[in-house]
Amino acid sequence: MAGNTNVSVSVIKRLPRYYRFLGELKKSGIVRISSGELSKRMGFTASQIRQDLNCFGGFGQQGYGYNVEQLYREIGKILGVDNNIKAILIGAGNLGKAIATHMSFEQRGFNLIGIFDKNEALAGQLVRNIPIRHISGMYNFCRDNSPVVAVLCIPSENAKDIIEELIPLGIKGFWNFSHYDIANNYPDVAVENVHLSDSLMMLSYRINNLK
Amino acid sequence: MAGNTNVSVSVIKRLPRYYRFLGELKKSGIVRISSGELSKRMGFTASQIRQDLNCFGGFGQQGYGYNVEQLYREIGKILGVDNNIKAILIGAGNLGKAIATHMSFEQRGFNLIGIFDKNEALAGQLVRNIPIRHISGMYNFCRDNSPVVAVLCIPSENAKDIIEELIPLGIKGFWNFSHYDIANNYPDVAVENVHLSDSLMMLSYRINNLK
DNA sequence: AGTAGTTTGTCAATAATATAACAATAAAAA
DNA sequence: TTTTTATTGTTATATTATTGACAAACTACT
Repeated sequence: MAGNTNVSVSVIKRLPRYYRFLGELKKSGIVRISSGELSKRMGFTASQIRQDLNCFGGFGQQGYGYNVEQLYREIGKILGVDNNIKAILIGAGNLGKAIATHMSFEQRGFNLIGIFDKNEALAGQLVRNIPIRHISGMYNFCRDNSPVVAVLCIPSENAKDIIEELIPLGIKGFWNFSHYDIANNYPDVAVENVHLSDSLMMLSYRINNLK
Repeated sequence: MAGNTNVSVSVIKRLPRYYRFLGELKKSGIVRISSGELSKRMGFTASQIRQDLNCFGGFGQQGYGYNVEQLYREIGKILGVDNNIKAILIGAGNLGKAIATHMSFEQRGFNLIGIFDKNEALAGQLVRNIPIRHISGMYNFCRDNSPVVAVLCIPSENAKDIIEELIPLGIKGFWNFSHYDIANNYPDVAVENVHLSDSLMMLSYRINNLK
């Protein structure tokens, strides 16, 4: 049964992983795959895989399994990898520059069109062929170019103000690397908090608690 | 009731967030806090907060609440922020360098002692005052310095080999930024996969599905 | 000291998520 | 063509996580 309403967060979190594995299968020339075989390779149960995929449509066929190419395309469509969402990045420090350079924005449905920093000294410097602009030009830039997503690589002190400046300018999504927790009480705004420090602390916890 | 056995992953994931909020409360001079007040600030239910904290010990007091300073210290201890776990970083590209420079390893219980890359041209370059070494020196370096954690900022193609070289050298934890999924079938090894691309794709999904 | 008001720790109830089971159906083999 | 085998979609069950409820216990006030 198709229809992507009310899909739980747990399912959505697994989608990129399916996409990644299917991409690899495709690359290695595998044409069809069963939920059982996928289960072995990915470490999810076959039951879960079938149930996950069925949230979006009956992509498989009894007695055959799933067509790798088709399933890859379908999940890509669900994840919107063919979109071309305009994005800006705020904060061109070490992390900001690395994210700008390192991420394959285009392959994930995004188009990075502007980079901003409060440090005037950085202005004009090119990152991924995009000039860093002083933050004071952000307002006009957004008005003129209508980006939809902002990548935040800024100190947490500045986060709240930047967010509340950007939302009225039409930003609908934040990819947040700052330590600030973006409350999800802004209507119609999507947020992905990355919180690298949290991840590092969890690793610390796990190492301390190895059997 | 104390004892940190069988604490669920869901709880552990929230610990760094508690730690972060308590740090802010401490900074702003707040001495005590109730689960109800924390609930309002963090967006978890008071019941969940009390239950989470009780996995590790009865840190609160009826009629009073929790002492901010004490709770901060306790959670820090649980997360091991006062440890000094020796870590190496493999892959000094954009992302690797940024992670090395940007992260407060010491504040999270780690001590970054070595950086490696397969690119000979980078050898000798200083990042955070640590010289980049050629990957060929990794074996001896590990034997001599016994790092416990490896931060992987390498392409997925190289991941499996590096991991299987490092485990016999005594690496007990991986902070993995590569696209490779580290299977958790290595006994006594802790893994934190970051998967930035997955996070970006989830943002894409969410933007496409805003009401 | 006694009492009223808080707030925890914990148990019970509910909700969410994952797994197992299986009939329906298609592919492959006989 | 018929039978066997494979594998899905889907319902039922089990497990895990979250929320609600409340007695016990402490604080703070009178």
